[in-house]
Amino acid sequence: MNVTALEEYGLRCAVQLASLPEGTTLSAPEIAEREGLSIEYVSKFMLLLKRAELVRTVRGIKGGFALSRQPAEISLKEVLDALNGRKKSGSEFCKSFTGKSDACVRFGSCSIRPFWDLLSGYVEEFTSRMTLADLIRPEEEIRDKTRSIASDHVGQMRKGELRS
Amino acid sequence: MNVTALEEYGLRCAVQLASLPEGTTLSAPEIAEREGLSIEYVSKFMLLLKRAELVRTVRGIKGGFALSRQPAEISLKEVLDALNGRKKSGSEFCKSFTGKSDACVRFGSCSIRPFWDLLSGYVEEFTSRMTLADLIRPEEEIRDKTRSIASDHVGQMRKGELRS
DNA sequence: TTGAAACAATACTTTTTTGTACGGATTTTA
DNA sequence: TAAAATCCGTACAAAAAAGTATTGTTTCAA
Repeated sequence: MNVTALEEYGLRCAVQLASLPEGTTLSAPEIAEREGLSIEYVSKFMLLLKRAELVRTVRGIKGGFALSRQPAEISLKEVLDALNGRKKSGSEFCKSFTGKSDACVRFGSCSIRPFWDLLSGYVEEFTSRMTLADLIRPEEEIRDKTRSIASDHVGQMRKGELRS
Repeated sequence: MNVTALEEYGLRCAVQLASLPEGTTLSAPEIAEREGLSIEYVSKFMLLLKRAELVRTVRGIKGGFALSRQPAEISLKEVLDALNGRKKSGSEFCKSFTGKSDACVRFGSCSIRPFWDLLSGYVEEFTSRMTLADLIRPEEEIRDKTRSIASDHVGQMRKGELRS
């Protein structure tokens, strides 16, 4: 379970836009400069974000990019989904097989799928509730939040729901 | 954030071994048959699991594979780590950059890293507590468990730790 | 002892992901 | 109107992941 390059870099670019003053735009060269990426690569991300209608563009000289909505109204899930094209989540794992079989061998009785389902379900839930606005606060602030959430959750698990 | 093919298929093969009667082994051709994978591909996974000492092997005719410990003593994290070689977790994201810069541009003040840290931290926590024994129960049973864990966690998030 | 069936290991091919290059379209400004 | 700076889009190259092929070693059993 890895974070893809598109997710990582694309999210960074989106966060750059989130910290932008209202009404202003940021050009691809500027974003590239700030993030230490090539202009062409940044353009690729921004095109994806634009097609998902998360970003609006201004063409021509003095043009650039801006978020099409308020940072607090854009969830990280929306951003990540836009960058990933279409990630296979939930029960789409069942379509993964190789030549020999026509369908997943485990059809009917599968304990692995619910496991992946929970994990990806959690990721979706979490990224749905986090917004770009959350990512432009100072590091310590967000770190405290995430830490407390994590410990709460671990506490729930320790209560014995899992191992039993 | 995607599940890799190695994780998916390798875990399936490990589960096949987990449901094996004590003292018996399962050969690569047999595993391949049961999972609908090629023998060569299965061999690749098993080699990784063997090198991580999660699996013991018997060579020669009538040989095969078996778990080197009890299913309940092998966490899914161990299995997934063995299959992934070395996945970049936690703050290793900071080492991801391209040509222009020598280090992550965001060094010192980064709100994205804590976000990824929490997410991957959760995944690690969860996969550490799940074992192969959990994956050989009937589907409904594990589904109920995972569902309740997830709802507990969402409840915690709803309490307002995240959005503030 | 010899052949068959299995693991062991590495090399190879194919596919996907990652990242770059380049030509065209749009808008501002001089 | 023309040049400059920008977005737009696709095509291309490089790297990594996925999956296959092959050769060698071990063990059992006839």
